[in-house]
This record gives sequence, structure tokens and C-alpha cells, in this order.
Amino acid sequence: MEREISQAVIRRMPRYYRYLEELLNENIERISSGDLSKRMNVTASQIRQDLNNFGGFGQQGYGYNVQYLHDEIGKILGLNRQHNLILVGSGNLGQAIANYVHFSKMNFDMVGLFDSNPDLKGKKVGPLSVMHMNELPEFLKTHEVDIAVLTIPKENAVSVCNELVSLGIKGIWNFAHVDLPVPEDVKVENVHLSDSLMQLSYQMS
Amino acid sequence: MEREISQAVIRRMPRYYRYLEELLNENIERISSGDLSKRMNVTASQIRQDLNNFGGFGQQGYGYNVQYLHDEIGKILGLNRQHNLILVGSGNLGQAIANYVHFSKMNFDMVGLFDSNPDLKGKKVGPLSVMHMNELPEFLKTHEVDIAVLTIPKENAVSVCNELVSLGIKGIWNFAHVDLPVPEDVKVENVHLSDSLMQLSYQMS
DNA sequence: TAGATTGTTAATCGATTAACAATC
DNA sequence: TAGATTGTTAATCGATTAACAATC
Repeated sequence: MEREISQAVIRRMPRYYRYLEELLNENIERISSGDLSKRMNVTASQIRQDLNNFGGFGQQGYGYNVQYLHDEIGKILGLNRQHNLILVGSGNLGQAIANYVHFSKMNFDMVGLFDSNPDLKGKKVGPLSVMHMNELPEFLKTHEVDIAVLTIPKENAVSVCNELVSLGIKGIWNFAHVDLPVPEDVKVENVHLSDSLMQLSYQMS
Repeated sequence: MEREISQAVIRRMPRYYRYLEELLNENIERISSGDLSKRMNVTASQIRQDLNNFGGFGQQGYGYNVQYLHDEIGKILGLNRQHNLILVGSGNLGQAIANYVHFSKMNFDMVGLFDSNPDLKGKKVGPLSVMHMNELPEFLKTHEVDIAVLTIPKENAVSVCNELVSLGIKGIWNFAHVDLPVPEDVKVENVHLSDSLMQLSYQMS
């Protein structure tokens, strides 16, 4: 019976991963929590505590092997598994995300684009063309899809989300400005751009 | 000598704002912390504590006036002031953000688009056309700009950021996958999309 | 006035930092 | 072996929740 790992820790893991990639690029083989803490501007204690939520990846007197730690964090974040994504909402933002996902991260594969606007149907975005929303149920029967990227206006977001859930989608990357009510086994990660912009605005006033 | 308001509180403010907008749309005139807590799935205690960081906006026995609280939170977030933005990096994502900022939030006004790629120069995005990066210093001399939206690859992000800072920009909305080192008086708000996607991936595994 | 609900103080819980024995 | 640095326990700090007197 493992203790739940806190949100605060999980939010920090991708940042560790990013810094370890950087170290790899610099051909640095090993690093101590102390040195890493200076680079990242956090305490060494926090780094060691965070990592030890998942296991002992270091060695006394040596520190951490960069390649090994990098790969382990990758596994923790599920980056070793293949993820198939569909885009729901192929407007400006959606198209940008579709391109972005393709180029930036292998193992995240965009496999279908959808939109409710019939005018967009057939439009090429990278290697894919946009399908109409009413083709979605059939598509999900014949393709394995892990994650739906939701880039639609907030007005329709909840109902489209419900549809996605009823079709068996277990992960939603939500760019709509609403909180989505989903069952426990469905995971939602929100990117609320306007919230982010408001926070910046606050910091500046 | 006021006590610093914690990041945790500030992150929640835009969400309150969003729910208050919703209440306004539903023509609900007043709300108690208890009722709001049910809608938002947080404790009433937290709502009252959060708000009282900024002042007493409620009234015993009555609750909070929705319009008033909405407007006050708007002021706290600086939404009453005009913000002029420029886009630095006019690729797919940048163009989507430019359109997004225009349509979604009044008081945030996109006033200039820039890119280092000469091929993009002159390209129309909404009402604006893309300028070359070397036109930026002159532009900033003649226009008041509060915020730069940084949508460029991480390789150039730090050096472009330094340039922006040296030209007097005080706020950066950073979509590049790096941490930007800036002086104290410059505020950075990060949108690390790949971090967000990794968090979703973690939750699902 | 009585009832409702705030603002605020106190109690609890969780996260971060410090310290150090274990050990490579 | 001696020095370095981890993993982990203990101490501190901060954030959340509970409680309740103040008051509309």
C-alpha cells in the first residue's frame, strides 16, 4: 500500500527531465544533488526527497548517473510507452498543437484530426487531414487512441468531453476554459492559457 | 509592510474569476462561500481565506455580491488596465496565440508580430503583418509594449529574452521549453506545453 | 430580533528544509 | 582508507481546514 505521490512532486518531474536532457547534451556523465540544485535553483534536499519517492537512483559518494536518471524519470513519466493522440477542434490553436506534437516529442503520435465545422473537412494539417466529428465514433472503433486534445470553445467543451468519455477515451489534454467533470478513471490535464496570462498580469501590477 | 501573497493563492484567483463570470451569466446576484465551494469543489474556508488576502469583499449574513466580487478580482488581476502585447516568434503556435489573444480577452491587445525568418515578413495574421526581428528595437521606441509573447524554439529563447529585457520589456509570456534568467523587475510566466503533456502521461500510467 | 454567513484566529495537515548516519 | 554524497529521519515552515466570535 504505497503512499500517494503529491501533485507538487509530479509537477517538478518534467523539469528534472528537461535539465537531465541538457546535461546529456553537455556530455556530463554524473551529477550530485548539490550541483543539480545550483543549476535548477532548488534545494539539494528537495531533489533527493523528490527522487526517493520513486526509488533510490543515486549512489553514495558518487551522485547520480545522468543517463540512468534521465531514463528512469522518462519511465516514471510514461515516455517509454507509445501514446496515440487525436485532436478534437482543428482551429488555429489545434493545428498548432498538432504540428507541435508531431515535431517535438516522439512517442506522442497524432493520429487523427477532427472538427465539427464541415468547411474544415479534408483540410491538410501536416500529414493528416481533418475529419468531421461524426466520423469520430467509427474512428475510435478502428484505432487505438489514448489521449484526446481538446481545443474547442468552452461552450461545447463539456458535452464533447462527455462524448469522448462515453467512447472510451481515458486521457484529455484540455485547452478549453472550463473544468471538465469526468469519472475517476479518466485523467484531465488542463492548459488554461487565459489563467496563465492573468497570472502574468497580476505579477506585473 | 504587507505579507507576500503566496503563489498557491494567486494561481487560484483566475479560477474564481472564471466561476464568477459564469454566475454573472446565470444572473445570480449573490453567493455564499459555502455555495461557491460546492460549485468549485474546494472548501468554503479556502475561499474566504484566499479572498481575505486582498480585503473583505463579503458581508456577514449575506455572502458576496457576484458583480462586485467579479470586478474586484478583475482589478486584483490587473484586468482593468490595458496591456499591449507583441508576439516574438510568428510560427504556428505564435499565430494561434495572436488570434487567440485578439478574440478572447479585451484589454489584452496584440500590437506587433515579429519573426527572425525573412520569409514570414509581411505575412498577414489577423489585422497585423509580421515584421522582421531587426525592426523590433525601433518598434519598441515608438510603441508602448507591456508583454512579449515568446513562441520560439528553445535554442534561441535565452538570447532573444536577453534582447527583450535590454529593450525594456517587463513581462514575458514564455512558451519556449527553457527557464529564462531575468532580472527581478521582469516577470516571466511559463507555459511549458511538453511538461503538461508529460504530467498527463504520468497520470495515465 | 434570529438566522446566516463572514472575517479571523487556532488547529491540523502536508511539504520543504536541515541534519546525519549509512555507504559507496 | 578518507572523502563525498546519498537515502532517510527529524525539525521547520507554510498552507489548508476547522471553529467561532463578530456582525449584517
